[in-house]
Amino acid sequence: MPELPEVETIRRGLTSLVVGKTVTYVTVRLPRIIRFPSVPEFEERLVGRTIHAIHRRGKYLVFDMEPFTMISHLRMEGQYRVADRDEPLASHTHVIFGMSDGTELRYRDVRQFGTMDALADDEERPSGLVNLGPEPFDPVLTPNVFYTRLHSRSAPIKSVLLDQVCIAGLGNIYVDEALFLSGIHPLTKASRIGQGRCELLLGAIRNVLSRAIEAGGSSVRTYVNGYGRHGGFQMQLNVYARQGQPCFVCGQAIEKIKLGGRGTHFCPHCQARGGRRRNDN
DNA sequence: CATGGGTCCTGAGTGC
DNA sequence: TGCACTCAGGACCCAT
Repeated sequence: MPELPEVETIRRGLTSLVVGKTVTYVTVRLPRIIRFPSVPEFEERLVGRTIHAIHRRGKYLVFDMEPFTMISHLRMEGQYRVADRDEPLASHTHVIFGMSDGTELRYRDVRQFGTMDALADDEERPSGLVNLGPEPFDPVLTPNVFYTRLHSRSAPIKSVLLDQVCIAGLGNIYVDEALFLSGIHPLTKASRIGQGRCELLLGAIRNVLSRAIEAGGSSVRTYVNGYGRHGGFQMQLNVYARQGQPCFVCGQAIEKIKLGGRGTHFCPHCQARGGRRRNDN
């Protein structure tokens, strides 16, 4: 489940691996991956283009292939790998970009949830990208701005943080981790969180994301970066997938509940409902 | 408009 | 051993 740290790690790897290379052919083996335009037009638009840069916005990879932009979302299990043309295809390889140097950029996605769009400058971005909230590290996202964004929402804080319109890039793992670090129960209504705790929460989000990027992301299920390597941050997770195991801070068993259809992990002591701080005893 | 539930998909895991 | 079933979840769609 690539979230911001995983997508950023992939972006950095792919930047070294394919920026400056020119696409000589595109093969789409699973049409459903391509959202816009049609598959033939997608292929036609990108052949002959050079990958000038790869950016990230939220969990989207944005390939600058002037005069087109290729926008790729990995969803649950999308992976990019660079391989020599004559290497056998891994299973579930759905899109192949042939490169001028004899290599291929290959997109693999067991769950088939990922999407790609090839857009001209004047074409509308996918709605998910247009409506994306601020980047977690953007300086315009001050504690006060963050507080205002949360204060208008009555849903549980976990659901609001997963909403990419509120803040971009967070997924199930890092939301649970950030809420643990800030001592907030995931069911707490977003509007009930005061300014001080919002500032704490924003700090926790930035802290966990930056440490995860430094560790190359978390490999909880199937995530690998552009070099096929696993991340290391799963070793530092405090609550995610640790249900039944003792909290590293207080020793109580981590609980798992279902919230909005998502597995939600928290420490019932450090994240007590009603806002007790994690260091209170 | 905000919210919550269903949907897509396949492989791993579980229980009988 | 085999089979049916459940689970994993990001973004989108839709009903309320």
